[in-house]
Amino acid sequence: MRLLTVYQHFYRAYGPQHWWPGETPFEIMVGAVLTQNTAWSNVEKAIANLVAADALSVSAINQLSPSELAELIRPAGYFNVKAKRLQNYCAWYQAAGGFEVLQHWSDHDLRVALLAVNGVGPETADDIMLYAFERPVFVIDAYTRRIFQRLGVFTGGEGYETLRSEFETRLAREFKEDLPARIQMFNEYHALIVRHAKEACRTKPACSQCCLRKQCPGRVD
DNA sequence: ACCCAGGGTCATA
DNA sequence: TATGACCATGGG
Repeated sequence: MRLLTVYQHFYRAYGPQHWWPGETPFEIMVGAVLTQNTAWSNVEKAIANLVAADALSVSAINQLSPSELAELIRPAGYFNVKAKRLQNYCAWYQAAGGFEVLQHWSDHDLRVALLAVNGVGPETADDIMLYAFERPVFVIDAYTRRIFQRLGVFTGGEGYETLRSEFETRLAREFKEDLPARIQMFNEYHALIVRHAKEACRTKPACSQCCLRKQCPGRVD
């Protein structure tokens, strides 16, 4: 099955998702950390708190005490852990020279550096790569595994890097447009997977035929 | 009351 | 390499 076919079904069913719901690259980075294993609605509250406290900046996050920052991001859950992770990230980000410098790094070097930050794992790193730095990286999440396992494309036992490599390689081959268009497609595809999962694949694991049933919006024939 | 959400780290075997 | 414990809020 062509991976691009699934994308086309989702796009026709749901339309553009306009991700990432953040105004600036830095806000996207903060959101990527805060949304770890957390509903986005809770992340929105935490970001609103940061904005209200005039603390949605690298310098503010670095200067707040861990407990002060934790209190602001409390609605996002895991607030002590995430306060530390945000400060780890911002310390690295500032030391590296911020967006102006990092935007010139190679895809590989940037990804390796992101993964070296304590608190930034593969999915968070790839959210930042794709949505903040607009690099051609395909984000793998639990929804992606579930949906494509149900479709019989993958077994579910593949590692993160294996899946990412498969999506990137196969989509680059199936999609005939240029790199900027492919990046935009990766952007939309991941957002559509999340949309589809929340909308149509909520019953689990009973929905073993999800995306194959007629009533599924992301049905693939 | 229970389940899970746009994960990651660390200790242990 | 591969599990398991742990982190914690808020909505269904």
